[in-house]
Amino acid sequence: MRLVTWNINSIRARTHLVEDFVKQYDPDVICLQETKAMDDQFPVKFIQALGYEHMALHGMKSYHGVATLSKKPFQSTEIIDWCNKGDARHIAVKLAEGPTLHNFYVPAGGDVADPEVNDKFAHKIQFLEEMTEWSRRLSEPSILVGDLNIAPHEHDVWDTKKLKKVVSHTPLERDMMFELMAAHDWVDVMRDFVPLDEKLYSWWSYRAKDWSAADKGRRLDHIWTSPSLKGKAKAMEMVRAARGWEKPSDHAPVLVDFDF
DNA sequence: ATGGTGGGTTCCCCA
Repeated sequence: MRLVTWNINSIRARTHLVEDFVKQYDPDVICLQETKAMDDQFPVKFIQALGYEHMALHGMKSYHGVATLSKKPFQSTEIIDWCNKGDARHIAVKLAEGPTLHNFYVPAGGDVADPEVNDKFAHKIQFLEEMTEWSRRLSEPSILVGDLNIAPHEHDVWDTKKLKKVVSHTPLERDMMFELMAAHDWVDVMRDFVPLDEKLYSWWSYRAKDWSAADKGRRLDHIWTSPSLKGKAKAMEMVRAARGWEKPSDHAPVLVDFDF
């Protein structure tokens, strides 16, 4: 099974990217975040024409939104309302005779890394706490993917010292992500393929003059599995080229091939 | 210390 996770930054503005990606990589399952479309605005016919008959959509007006698209039917679909806010940051599907696939869009957290003065950062902290408790109770084999908005390791960012106070790489967020991973013994699939002393990013700001030359990236997107699926990932590719396509998302897609 | 770009419920919010 070939799976891709991609923060698409508006599905309606970037159907061309999905089409180009499918032509080149032909994934079986596509997990999108920041779709920014209500379910009745989602380009269902366009996606079906690309070969993805089965869709689990959880959108809302203007912001957030996740979607999981598949060539094969799902056994079931589940939505969790994290932090009781009624936003659209998670959808889970049970894959036919396979694991459950959780597609997440974790809050970005705003600019100031202090929950006392920044409600968005407080929301991010609460979201991570809820994910950690949920991970402790999770028993079935699962895949967890998405834009988790944290770059946990030193070489998940272009300069760990310069980003020490920048939301996404603060010590608190990094520690919370490690605690979250320990809560289910989540396997960091991307880092199983790229050693910790090598730079690995999945996001580059739109604001850089030349994003690729500057290369001030961060690894905000992740692919994790339950420990029982360790070794089932046979290949991984962070498709950096897609960040340079026409009208790109600021995130690159991350691809993984599973041995099932 | 500041501003840079891009999407959407567009003259403001969110990333």
